[in-house]
Amino acid sequence: MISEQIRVRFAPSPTGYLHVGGLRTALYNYLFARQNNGVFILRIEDTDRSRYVEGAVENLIETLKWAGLDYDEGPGKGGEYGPYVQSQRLDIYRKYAKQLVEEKKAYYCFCTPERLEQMRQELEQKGEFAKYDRFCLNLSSSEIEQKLKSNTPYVIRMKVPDNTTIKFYDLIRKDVEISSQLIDDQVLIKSDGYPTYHLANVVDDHLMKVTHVIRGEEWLPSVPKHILLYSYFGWEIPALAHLPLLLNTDKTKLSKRQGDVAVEDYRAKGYLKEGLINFIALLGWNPGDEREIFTLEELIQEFSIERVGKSGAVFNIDKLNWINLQHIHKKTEKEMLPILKEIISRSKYKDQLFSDKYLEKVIHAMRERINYLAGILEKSPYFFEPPSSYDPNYLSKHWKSETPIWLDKLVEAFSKLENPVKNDFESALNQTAEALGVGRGKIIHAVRLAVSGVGEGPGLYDILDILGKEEVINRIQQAIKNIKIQYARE
RNA sequence: GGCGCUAUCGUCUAAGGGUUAGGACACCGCCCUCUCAAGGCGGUAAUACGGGUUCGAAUCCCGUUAGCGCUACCA
Repeated sequence: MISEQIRVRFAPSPTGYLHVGGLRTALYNYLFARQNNGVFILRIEDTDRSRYVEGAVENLIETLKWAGLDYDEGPGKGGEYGPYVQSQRLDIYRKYAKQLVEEKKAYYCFCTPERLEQMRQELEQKGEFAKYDRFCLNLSSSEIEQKLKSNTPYVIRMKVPDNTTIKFYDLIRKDVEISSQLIDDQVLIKSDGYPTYHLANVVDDHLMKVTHVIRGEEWLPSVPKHILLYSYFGWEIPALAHLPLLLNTDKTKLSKRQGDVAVEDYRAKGYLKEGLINFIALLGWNPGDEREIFTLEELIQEFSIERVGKSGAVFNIDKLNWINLQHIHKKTEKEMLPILKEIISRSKYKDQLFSDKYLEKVIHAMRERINYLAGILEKSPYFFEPPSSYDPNYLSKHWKSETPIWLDKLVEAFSKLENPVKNDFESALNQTAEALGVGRGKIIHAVRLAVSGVGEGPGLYDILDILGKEEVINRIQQAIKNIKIQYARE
């Protein structure tokens, strides 16, 4: 016997950008599919028209593509079980809802939102669970027909049995049981004709032959509704796995306000997809040994649902930074060049021209000093424009009254160099220091300040080599002038 | 409020009856060094609380507490 092919899906709703929590859900689904030679489906759950955001689907697909999580079936890709956008499947949901109504497993409800609101308030005041009171459960068929004919707005609700306990097994949480007493007669079809998540999800998972439902923990409490639906339809229930939540530093559910949650924001900062994926994979899963750095391929090999944890994980940016650096270590300058160029094209330096060779040298000099590519612009703007100010602390420590005299000598020495490279700058500086009878360290710090304006960064000779003779001399002369002015003001 | 899920260093986690409770990030110190990083070495730091079961509990059971999730014609 050949066992059934594994099919999983990532089913986001297009409400804007892809959330990092969503990326993790997508990743785990992807890993599970790939390691089992299964199928990874992308399904768009756009059944809430009020929350629909223009362009969100394209954005979602683009971001998934960037992350390297390519899907086998879905919008723009096709597949046997499409369409993969729920708003294009309305007839299907209506058909199944009708079927349930005919079998008395669901019923029309004509209650107005106002009545429901009032009912809830009353129940809440009495301290009772605010559950639909089944006002419309026993309407006569003639009543129903009449209301339907007069176009009274309606929803279709599923009928939930009164007193059963629903037990199910979750791959991550093991045995869970919930009493049906607490389950409301869930709306399946809304008055606008669109299905709710619960109906659409169950119908689609069945029709698309999904074998494993891997999704966020926030869905755990509604599993009984889904199980009821599966049994009403007489369908097999897929395996379930509810992933722990991603949290803010203060342990609340990960949200905007407390930092970036959109995958595209990390991308824009120049985090490597390898770094983000690696970090996110480790939020709730570990290989069982002490390895931490993984490529996507390695994750496919190593991942297992059994090793996914149960408790929420804080999204810790420090760890992301470290993991991303580990992946920067593995990249060549050439590989990172397009990312840097992209960042520059969105920066204030976008109109300046920098050669690929120049930028590769900058990456080489900065790669150990950053955690993401945009860090190059943040930490070493001096590779893109002359310093506009000089760090006061560094200045007071390393800029003495004799400094301008030494630097004049140095400029003189540098001027004589022809097409100097790193070593030429170094020996010229050494010779000048010796001739002056000054420790070379003193000159080095002053030059660093003059050319970069700050007291940190790559080795000085690397900076000089990148900037080139003309620029170096200009900046030193500029600094002598500017810093004199600064002194004069004080 | 009700229901559910969860609980090991600050954070991510390992250990699933017997370990000095391990690793990683962060933090601190030292080395390296023209600065800042990177790298190397070392250090501080945890089983939420209370009861059981057991020769022995982070681990099994019960309770408490806390956090989070759900309780919509949102997903």
